Amino acid sequence: MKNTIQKTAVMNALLSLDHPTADEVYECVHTEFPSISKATVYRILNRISEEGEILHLEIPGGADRFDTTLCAHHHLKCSKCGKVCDVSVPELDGVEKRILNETGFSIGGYRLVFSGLCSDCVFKKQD
Amino acid sequence: MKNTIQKTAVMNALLSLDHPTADEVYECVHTEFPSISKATVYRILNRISEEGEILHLEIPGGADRFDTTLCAHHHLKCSKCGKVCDVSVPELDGVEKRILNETGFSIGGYRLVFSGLCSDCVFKKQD
DNA sequence: TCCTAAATGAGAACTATTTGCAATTAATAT
DNA sequence: ATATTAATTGCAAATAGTTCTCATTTAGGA
Repeated sequence: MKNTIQKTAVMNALLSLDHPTADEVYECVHTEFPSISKATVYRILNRISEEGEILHLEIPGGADRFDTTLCAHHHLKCSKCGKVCDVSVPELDGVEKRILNETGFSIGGYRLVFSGLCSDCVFKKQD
Repeated sequence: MKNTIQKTAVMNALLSLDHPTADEVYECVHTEFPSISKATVYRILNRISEEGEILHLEIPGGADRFDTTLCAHHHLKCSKCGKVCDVSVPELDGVEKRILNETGFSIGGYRLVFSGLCSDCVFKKQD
């Protein structure tokens, strides 16, 4: 993979943002590097997530997000403020094996997203 | 909610299909009821899933699907043939409480999708 | 320095879904 | 049975997110 200015800029943006969408990455990079194309941002995000440098999260009801934390974890999405946080779920350790035995389905990975209210929004829970 | 011909047709299609996408429902209804509009299919699916009559599943990397099975369960998606199956994951019972205690995040629901190869595709695993 | 495959920019294309609006219709009140 | 009215529909256009096409540029090796 070639080491372009664009790729470096995207990497830096990823490190400065928290679970950004592709568009948020684009906006961030775009302020310092106005000539970058949105297609390039998408291409770089796809390339580096395929290579395992970042995680590509598909959050229900919204744009995909990207995560620089690589160790196994899952996500909490606040349905009020939209914030996404990491959470680990050790309860699921070994669930792949159990399901393989019971159903014959060979699991490569899984995606778990909790939705609800974050601790900030629980308090001010007006509608 | 009014009881229209279109709603009945969508309901019947849902019962005859397995985890269909909105488009699959549309195709199915459309053969017997050519004048139905795709917007109507989407509207009916949204309405009845909001009322809890069916589940609205957001499967990573593809169109949303709808499920007439209402009891708590999760999904296996075969990344080769695209088939979606139900699976129950009792390991997660009570996880909401644990996360509330540890993080203050009040969980309303969660979505768990496993991806991998179904038992059929595991055998014929050419690339 | 030259070469070539990889990467880029711009915008069109695409997929899935939602929306605006005028016309239709089911359910209710008369 | 009929009028009323709010819900529903069909259509087409709009939107959101993402991918693709293709001509041009560029990084990194020979």
